[in-house]
Amino acid sequence: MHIEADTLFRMLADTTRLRALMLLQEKGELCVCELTHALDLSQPKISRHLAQLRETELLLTHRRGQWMYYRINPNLPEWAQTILQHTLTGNANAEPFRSDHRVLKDMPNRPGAACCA
Amino acid sequence: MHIEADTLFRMLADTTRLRALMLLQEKGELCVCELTHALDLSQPKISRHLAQLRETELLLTHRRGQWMYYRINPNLPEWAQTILQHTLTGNANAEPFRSDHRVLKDMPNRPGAACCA
DNA sequence: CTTAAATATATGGCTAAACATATATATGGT
DNA sequence: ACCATATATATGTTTAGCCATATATTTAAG
Repeated sequence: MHIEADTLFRMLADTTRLRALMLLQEKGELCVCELTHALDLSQPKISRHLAQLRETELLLTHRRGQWMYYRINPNLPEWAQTILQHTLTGNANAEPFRSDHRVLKDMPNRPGAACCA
Repeated sequence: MHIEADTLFRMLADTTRLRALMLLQEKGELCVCELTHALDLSQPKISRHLAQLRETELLLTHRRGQWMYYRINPNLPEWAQTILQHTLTGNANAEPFRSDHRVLKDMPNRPGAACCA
């Protein structure tokens, strides 16, 4: 798989997309409602940014029941994966990433793991 | 020194700035006329982008004679330096970075090392 | 030594394009 | 019918780009 450096950085340059990517880098896979809750933003706003990340192939999706799950494309070139990982480790304790993580953890009625054993 | 992840990626998201940064990451230090030549873009365009990189503290400058030299700020946080280095190694052989490097190498009347022993 | 021309770089003002956001609405699964 | 998600349209803001011009340094001439 291939991605232009420009494209990657353009996607990372928006706060909303970056916050979503950092959560996904940490958690592996999340549905739209989890991201909407964690980032505390409107659903259309989240959905629109996720669409961009999907169109540029940074994210892959699959449906599970009524929920649409997003995850980071595991076929990104190695340098791109490295960048995502270093961005996370270098900023996980800074705002807003730190609180995003906490808010997600405390989300009530979380689909998936939360309900069924 | 501190830089927001957003800010770093916003600076990297423009082709002109990214090309300039990749040359600087490789060469250490370049003056405006070298960058203008290597990227084959108008001088005001280069100068404007360099100003942004200077204002966000990604680049430092100093004057040597009539030339203004730019270099990557060595006090960037480690994760940011890592990102620059991996972006370079992951893309140095891709266009336009490859030709930028060649065009710079073949620049005639290059200031600095070129003339005086 | 002063003035003038040349080179290097920066910036102000403007226009056009790109981008993010909000509201409203559509689609698709249960 | 209800919930989760996606998209269309309209709008406001940001940003890049161009041209002309301003500043700074060096070189050359008188």
